[in-house]
Formats: sequence, C-alpha cells, structure tokens
Amino acid sequence: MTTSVLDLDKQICHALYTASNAMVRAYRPVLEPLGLTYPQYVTMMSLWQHDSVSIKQLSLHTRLDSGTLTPLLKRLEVKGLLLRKHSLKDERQKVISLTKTGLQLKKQACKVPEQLVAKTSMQEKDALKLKQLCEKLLKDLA
Amino acid sequence: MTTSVLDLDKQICHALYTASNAMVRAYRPVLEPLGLTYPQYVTMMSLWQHDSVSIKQLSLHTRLDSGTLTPLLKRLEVKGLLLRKHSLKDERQKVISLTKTGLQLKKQACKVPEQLVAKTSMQEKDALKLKQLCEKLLKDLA
DNA sequence: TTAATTTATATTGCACGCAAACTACTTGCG
DNA sequence: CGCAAGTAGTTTGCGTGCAATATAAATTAA
Repeated sequence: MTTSVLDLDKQICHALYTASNAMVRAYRPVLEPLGLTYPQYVTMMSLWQHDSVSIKQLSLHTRLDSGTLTPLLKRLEVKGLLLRKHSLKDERQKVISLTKTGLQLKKQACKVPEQLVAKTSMQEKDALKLKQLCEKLLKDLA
Repeated sequence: MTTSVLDLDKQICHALYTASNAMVRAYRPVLEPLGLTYPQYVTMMSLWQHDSVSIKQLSLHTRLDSGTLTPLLKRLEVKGLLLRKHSLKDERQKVISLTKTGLQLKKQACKVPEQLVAKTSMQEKDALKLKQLCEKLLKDLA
C-alpha cells in the first residue's frame, strides 16, 4: 500500500463531514424531548430570534434550502409550533409566525447548548477558532 | 429583539453544519465528471487505500453507517466500479473489491483535491487546524 | 452438541439536502 | 397598458444518515 493525496486520513473535508454528522447525532437525544430534529431546531432558533418572516428570509438566515424548508415548516405547523399565512402585501410570500406553544418551547431549548457543550472537552478558545474557520470556509465556497 | 444563547450566529454547531453542507455542494460539480456523489467518493478513496475489505471495515474507515453503505455499494456495483462477493471464510461477510474500472478511476480522482483547494482562500496552516479541531470534536462525541 | 449470544449485513421508514421543473404573483420595460 | 423577465414558494426525484428491526451465520456457554 502506497500513500496518496487521496488517503482518507489526510482529507480535511472528510474530517469536517464526519464531525458534522457526529454533531447532529449528538443532538438527537437532547432534542428528542423537544420533539425536534436538528434542522428543525435551527429553524426554531431563527424564529425565536426573528419572528414573522418570509420563507426567503428564513432560508437566508438558517442557510436551509427552500426545498428543504417547505416540508420542514409543514411538519412544525402540524406540531402546533408555528403558522404559515399568506402575506397580504405580496401574495407570493408566506409569513411564518410562532404560536404560543412555539414561543414557549424556547424555555426548554435554552438548556440545549449547555448539554451539548457537556459532551465535549473542547476549550472555549478552540471552539471559537473552529467556528471562525467554518465561517471562513463557508464564505469562500458561497 | 434581545440576545440569547440560542442566537444562530453564536452557534458553533450551525457554522459546522452549514460549512459541511457547503463543502459537499462544492464537490458536486467536481465529482460530476466521475459520476460520483461525495459519500461515494469517500468510499472509493477508502477502497483505493485498502482494497478487498468487508463492509464492516469500510464502515469503520469511512465512518459511513452500514445502512448507508449497503445501498451505496449497490449503486457503485451497478456503475461497474466494484464487486460485492460473499466471503468464503465467513459467510456473514461480504468482500468489496474494486474492478479494473474502479481502480482506473483513481487517476481522474487525483485531480479532485486540488480543484477543491482552488475554491478556497484558506491557508495550509488554517486548514490543518480545522482538520485537527474536527477530529477532536469527533473523538469527544464518539 | 444444543441453546443462547454475538456479529455482519440487509431492510424499512422517516427526515433531510438539493437540483430541476413548475406555479403563481410582481415588476420592469417598451 | 401589456408582455417579458424576475421572484417566492412548492413539488419531484434521488441519494444519503441513521435508528430500528430482521436475518443468517459464527461464537460462546452450558
């Protein structure tokens, strides 16, 4: 066996990919009591920050595709966490707004970040560095 | 609007998630001429490094789930890149081995990494740091 | 040796992720 | 004003990602 640029252990992208998958997997048991998947949790975080927005705005903020968001939002509506109403100003748009239940869920969600942090031994400084590097990569590839 | 630990822009995990998705998206046009998806490319890299292995070994090396690998390998077999044969030593196992076509594809694939690097402005040092931090996170969460 | 347990793989079901095609509404341009 | 071009959202189709269940073979225990 010879070495090559294609060796898996040398690939930054493979490390990024597996870390991201592991991260989503680690969220699962923590989000399970809230009845949310990770992308659903991301969507709720966006709405807790900016409520009553169009799908376009939600897509820009969460970086989830509109083809992903449409069915995802329908599921959250079925759970009673949000409403999807037509915009009166622009008939093409929909306004996504949280219900009382959706708003209240934030209280439970506040405990999620610390539970995730507890699963790692990473220093604050390293975590910040990781975030910066991911953001740099994202900017380059966008 | 108030600030919260749940604000999306503060979330390391969201940065990791979006960077990973952007990375896979960036691979798409580069892998398209090879007829591979990103997970398929990962699988092929693993096989170029260690040929004739069981699905279990492949799963450990690629960190792809066996429930993901089974159909993925079937698709690669249909493309004529590999064979799935029963192991003679242990009837439970399958041996995954590259065909001539599968082996030859490595020549084209060798140009993939540099094409990806060309899409970013990241320093070698930062890329290595990113890889290390992802590996640390993965280890913690595993 | 037989029975219980473990291991390797396959299957099922659901939720993305995303390109591509489609629908309906709005805007801009001649 | 009327039509072409653009925009917002939906739908479709395919390939994961993964938990859960199933199956069959190998190993261990009794």
